[in-house]
Amino acid sequence: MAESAQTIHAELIAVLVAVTRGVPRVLTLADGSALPEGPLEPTHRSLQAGLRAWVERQTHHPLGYVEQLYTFADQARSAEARSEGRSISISYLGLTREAAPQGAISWQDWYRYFPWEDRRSETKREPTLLEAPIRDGLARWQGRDATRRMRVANAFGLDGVAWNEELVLARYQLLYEAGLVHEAARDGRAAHGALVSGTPMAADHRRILATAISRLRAKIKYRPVVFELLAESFSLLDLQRCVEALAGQRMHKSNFRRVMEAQNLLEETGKFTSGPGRPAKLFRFREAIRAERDITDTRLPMVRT
Amino acid sequence: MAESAQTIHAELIAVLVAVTRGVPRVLTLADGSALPEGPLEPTHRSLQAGLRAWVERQTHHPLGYVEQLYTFADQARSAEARSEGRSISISYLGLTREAAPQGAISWQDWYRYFPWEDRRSETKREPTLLEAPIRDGLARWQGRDATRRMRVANAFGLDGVAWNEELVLARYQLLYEAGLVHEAARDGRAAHGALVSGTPMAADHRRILATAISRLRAKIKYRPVVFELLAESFSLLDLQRCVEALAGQRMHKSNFRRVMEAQNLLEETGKFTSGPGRPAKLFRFREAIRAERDITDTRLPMVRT
DNA sequence: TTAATTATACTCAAATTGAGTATAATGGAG
DNA sequence: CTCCATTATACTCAATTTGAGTATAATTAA
Repeated sequence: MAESAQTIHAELIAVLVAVTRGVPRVLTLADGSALPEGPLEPTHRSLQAGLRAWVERQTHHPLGYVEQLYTFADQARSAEARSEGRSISISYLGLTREAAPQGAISWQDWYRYFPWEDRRSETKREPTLLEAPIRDGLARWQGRDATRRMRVANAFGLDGVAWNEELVLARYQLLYEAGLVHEAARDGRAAHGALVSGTPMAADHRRILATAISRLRAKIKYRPVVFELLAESFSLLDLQRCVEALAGQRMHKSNFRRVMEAQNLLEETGKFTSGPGRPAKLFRFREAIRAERDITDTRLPMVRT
Repeated sequence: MAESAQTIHAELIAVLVAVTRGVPRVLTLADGSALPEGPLEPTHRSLQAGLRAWVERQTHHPLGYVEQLYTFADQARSAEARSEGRSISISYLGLTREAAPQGAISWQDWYRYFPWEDRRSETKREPTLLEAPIRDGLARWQGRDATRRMRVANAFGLDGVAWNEELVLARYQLLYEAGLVHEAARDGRAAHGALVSGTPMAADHRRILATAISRLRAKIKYRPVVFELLAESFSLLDLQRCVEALAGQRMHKSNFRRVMEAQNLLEETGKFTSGPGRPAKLFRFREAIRAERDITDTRLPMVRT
């Protein structure tokens, strides 16, 4: 590569996730239309440190788990970027607990942006149906193209393929390519039908959010990170509801329990819940697990429908 | 985040991998002591496009699969960076086939940098032993610290924990923290014993390589990316050897075969190998799989020892 | 022709997974 | 106080997947 100096502007962009009463939420600006972002400051020792400091200043809440998502640098990303030189955006996923939002910041149900990703209401006799704009729009877009047909079938679980909850980004990407989401129309793509439901976001923020959800859905299956989203002590059902909220799928209760017990991640607090029904044991995550969270494996049993 | 303009320099850094005759290789500069890197040029439309163009110009070989690894921006990353403003490095993993290197470029066996990661010679009666500097150095470093002991046991498969081939980065990181690799000494860390064997690299290149290996070892289990490393047609044993080279572990032959056949990723070419022993059927990856490579799942059976 | 070598086809037991039933312990309605 | 709705927890069982190994087939080289 030839040597070439150029001014580059670097931004951090954060997807902060919390789960409150069964709803997975994401921190947003401007009435839910954008993710929080800001320039990388010279005082920051590292990217991660910069993000942590900034988030904690904004939300007054500690940031548990942080993971880098993706770095974007497309030249056409925004008009200003083009005129004043390249801009690099480094996106992060952060897990936290919901705190009272300040100013223009608000927590939004992430399924507001991806209604088709929430399949928790599915039952055996009533399999989830994709809404008409998705079905028809994709059908029109794929036409007789074998590769497109296969991409659609795999991403959306059609033609005998099972639904894979991790393919959030692949699904959004397809809807974008088919011109079925608002952002595609905004970016001047030909539409193949009516727009699907789901709130759009500024720039490529909805794509970044899709990336974050994909990553998190994959992560919870093999790394114990959920506890960053839960209270200090919780029942097994609390834990299951939290995982289901993230995965967008219901799980089999006794099997979930069996797996969690086999993994030895939890310890009993000795206390119990109260409320309707038999009281449930309260658990906490073992201290060693918190320290070891990058190494230990976790698994989750899904329900196959 | 407060507004603050500053000059930032962005670099791309590539981990290019090929597998030749059972040896996983990585493209290096300067006699194997550094990974190829170069500044991001203004002409590049996107990061990925920039990397592709640059690599193909250097190696005269098409770059099959490309995946972003990680973006680093630690201020202390190098002395020049500190003096002339912040530098951001965006690292990539690329899969290709080995071509004749030009100039200062050379292909190196990646186990040269991580000898402890190659366990292919292990047999049931002769489990792999960690070399003395690793065992003793880590033992000295962990002392009686419970968290350290657990990290070591999990990462290196001690105390009844199984070896997990994906933890390449965690292992390198531990050796670095314990002051047992050359880079740690260079960065002024206290040593806890003799240095372990394995060639050091410039700056944090060995860490980046460890990240790449971790990612690739995880990836081959659920995404059909290996074919980017293989010739157009290959026998099942070729495929198995390639996967084993990456994973650093031997696999069970008939089970490997069973899994590969069940996944329907391959199709017979109708041709056969010649050479010693019974001729093997030659396969190729199904065309649809190449198109679908980001979506379909793959699984691999390992040998448990 | 035989031995060495590699491929391929089966078999079998152990472990894991998906799904469901039975029983226990609460609070609230009557 | 009793019954019922509700939730927790403990088991059971079959299907599938996985780990490991054996038997047989088709080559080349000696």
